Amino acid sequence: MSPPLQSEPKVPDDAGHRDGGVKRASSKGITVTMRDVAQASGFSPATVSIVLNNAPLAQYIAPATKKKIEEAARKLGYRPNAMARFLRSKRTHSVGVMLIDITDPFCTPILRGIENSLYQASYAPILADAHNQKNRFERALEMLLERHVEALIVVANWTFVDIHVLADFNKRNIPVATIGWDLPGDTVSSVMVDNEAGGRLALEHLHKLGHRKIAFIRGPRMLIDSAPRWKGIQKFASSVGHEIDQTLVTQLPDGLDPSSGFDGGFRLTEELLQKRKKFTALVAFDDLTALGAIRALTKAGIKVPDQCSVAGFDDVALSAMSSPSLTTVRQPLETMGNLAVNVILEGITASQEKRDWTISHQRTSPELVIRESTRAVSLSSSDD
Amino acid sequence: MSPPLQSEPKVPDDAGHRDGGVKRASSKGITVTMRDVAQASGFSPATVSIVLNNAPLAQYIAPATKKKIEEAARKLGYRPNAMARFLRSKRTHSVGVMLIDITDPFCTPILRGIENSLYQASYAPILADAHNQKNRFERALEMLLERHVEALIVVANWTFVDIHVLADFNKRNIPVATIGWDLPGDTVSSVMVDNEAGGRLALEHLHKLGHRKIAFIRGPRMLIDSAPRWKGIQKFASSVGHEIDQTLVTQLPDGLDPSSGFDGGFRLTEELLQKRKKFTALVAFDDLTALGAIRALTKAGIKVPDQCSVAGFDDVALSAMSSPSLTTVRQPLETMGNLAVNVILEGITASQEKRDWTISHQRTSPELVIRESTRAVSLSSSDD
DNA sequence: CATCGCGCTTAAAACGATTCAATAAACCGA
DNA sequence: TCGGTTTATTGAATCGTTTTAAGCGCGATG
Repeated sequence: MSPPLQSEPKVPDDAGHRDGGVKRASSKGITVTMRDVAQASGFSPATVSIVLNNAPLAQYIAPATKKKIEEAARKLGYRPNAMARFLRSKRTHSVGVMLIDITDPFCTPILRGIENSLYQASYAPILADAHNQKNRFERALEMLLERHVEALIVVANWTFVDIHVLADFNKRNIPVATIGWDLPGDTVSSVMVDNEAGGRLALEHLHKLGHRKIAFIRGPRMLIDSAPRWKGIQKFASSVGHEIDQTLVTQLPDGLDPSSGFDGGFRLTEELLQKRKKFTALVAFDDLTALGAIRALTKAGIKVPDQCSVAGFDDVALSAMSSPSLTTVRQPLETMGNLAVNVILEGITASQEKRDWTISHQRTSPELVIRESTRAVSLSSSDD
Repeated sequence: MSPPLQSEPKVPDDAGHRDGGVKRASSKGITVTMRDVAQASGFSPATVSIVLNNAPLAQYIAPATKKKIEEAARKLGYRPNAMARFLRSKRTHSVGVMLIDITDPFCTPILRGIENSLYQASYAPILADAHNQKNRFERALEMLLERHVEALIVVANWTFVDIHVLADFNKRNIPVATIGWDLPGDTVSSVMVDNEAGGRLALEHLHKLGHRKIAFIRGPRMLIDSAPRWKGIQKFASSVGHEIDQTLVTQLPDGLDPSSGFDGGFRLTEELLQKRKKFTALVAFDDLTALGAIRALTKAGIKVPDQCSVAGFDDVALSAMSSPSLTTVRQPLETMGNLAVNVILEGITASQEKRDWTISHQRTSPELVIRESTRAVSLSSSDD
């Protein structure tokens, strides 16, 4: 069984091909397989595989052979079939990226960071969006398992999520990293900002500006970020002897919608104003909350920052573009995406070499970004 | 006894097992193959395949058999290996989603729409971000081809992109749809908003509010949206006898960065103000441009909307949250994502049945969203 | 002279599914 | 009893790779 030469693989590279509005497979010969390359170059598929992958055995292959094979591959426009390759080698070179809610502006920079790092490492991201729903989360996980992703990254910013379901991944020895979320116990790796330091930065900034009557909108109870941010605030307050006025402290309700922070910020601020509370500055849980607060203040005729300073947290894209632009505590979101990829990449190679890998908990440093929404306390209302 | 994701047959969940920071494959027997199911149920792999896929032949399979096989599959926690399946059936059930620049807030809702529709149809999105760079665009396309995506969606909002490289997809009979971009000639399907109608809506709104001295910031020349929006504006103007003051018309420079609209809007507005131009309203090319303009106006002490109304285009997420919130022409972005998926899905089934498929050009209707940044012209400055 | 090593290449067995042609059993009318 | 359907199941080929162990020709070694 050795036909002289393949009959099909003539790909006519004439470009002057006009198809007005309809497409049609030009033929089946369009798929160039490794065998074609083998035949064209006069070597066996095995050799072709070894050369093209630069496998260990390639060191024994004669340079002339390599050249011929590479040439043939190029000429035929050979493109390896990822599925076939994966089937044999068990390596899909893809990573599941699960977003709890893609709608959150928080996600976008993270996603870019993830995509970028994965791209550098020649991994492809398979995207899934849980829409904040547990069943979608689980079904998507299922899908990712079927596709044999080599790792999983969960961007779990604003969420509940019973990450118990991640157990299956551990069981299958698939590295998992979460961003913006953490689990008690060393079950999965995580990347988060140092929320406590962030909380501290926010209050420190306002305190330095001379603000003493400061209102707070704390994050929802179920959010993991809420507590440490508040803790950072409290610690700083007591360190400088600042007494937090509890009547100026409010808290966002638990809500699934990421943009609920905006509404919450708006409503809580309105309530404070209605109660005739006096404050010269407000620390919001995150940027959207801050924007909501600003909206309420503006609506009440209070100018930001002239009469009241507002600080946010996160530094999402809109913060720089709102008027006034928002002073905020920046999370290095894109970097966090990169970090998560590093973590799972390390996990993948470890798992490849049948080593154990360590669960790591990265904490990135927040950074104060001073913009227009805060300024030194005005004389008229500085002290009571 | 029915955990969310069916658990392993007999992994003892001994709780006394503390893995302080390390994971380990519990064994190799973890992969349940179809043969395992066959063996467990007492039938052949062929039958198992037929039953589990509900293939045509399944109509001949005895109900009892089906039940046994399904039971066995469930009990073993069988999960089909997507790669193996794809290798044989030639169907990857994945779609390439190429973003020219994920950073653009324009992308997010589209992405959600795409993901959602794909999810419904049991397709997985493989994500790629071109970072506005041609070489990345091409390399990513290459990657998608290797992975044998069944279709491609390109979200090409703010871009140049020589979509010539899409030719390979056509050659391989892979349906392609673009969102926010269109190519001359019927080479690829596209989904876009009706920009002309949108332009009309914007001006009509301001005109109705009594504005007559209106400034315009047109979109960059190379952007496909720019011309039709402007055309819509012009058409409406002439239809009501409104004379556009050319000295109030500016244009954004060609820039790659999606957020360059903000800077551009800011700068151009500042220039207008420096030239002491009088206008009571401003129509910006898009929302970011509008926010930039508002920033400039605010900085110059001009209140929006009291002294100057501003209208945007797109209705990206921040528009509702800025202060003042932005009156804008809404693009149904999420819907556009859905539409694109419909288009390529139709293409896929056609290609499956070896039929030709038609290249379609969907045009969605824009919608005026009236918020706080526009209001009736004030008496003081209505007429010159 | 047999044996070995060396340098280069390949045959053939996986990988885990799908699919088609083939078979076996059961039923049915003549 | 026999051919002919219909029902129910399966053997074996196949998809396009990777990988392991082996093959081959040949000069060197013992």
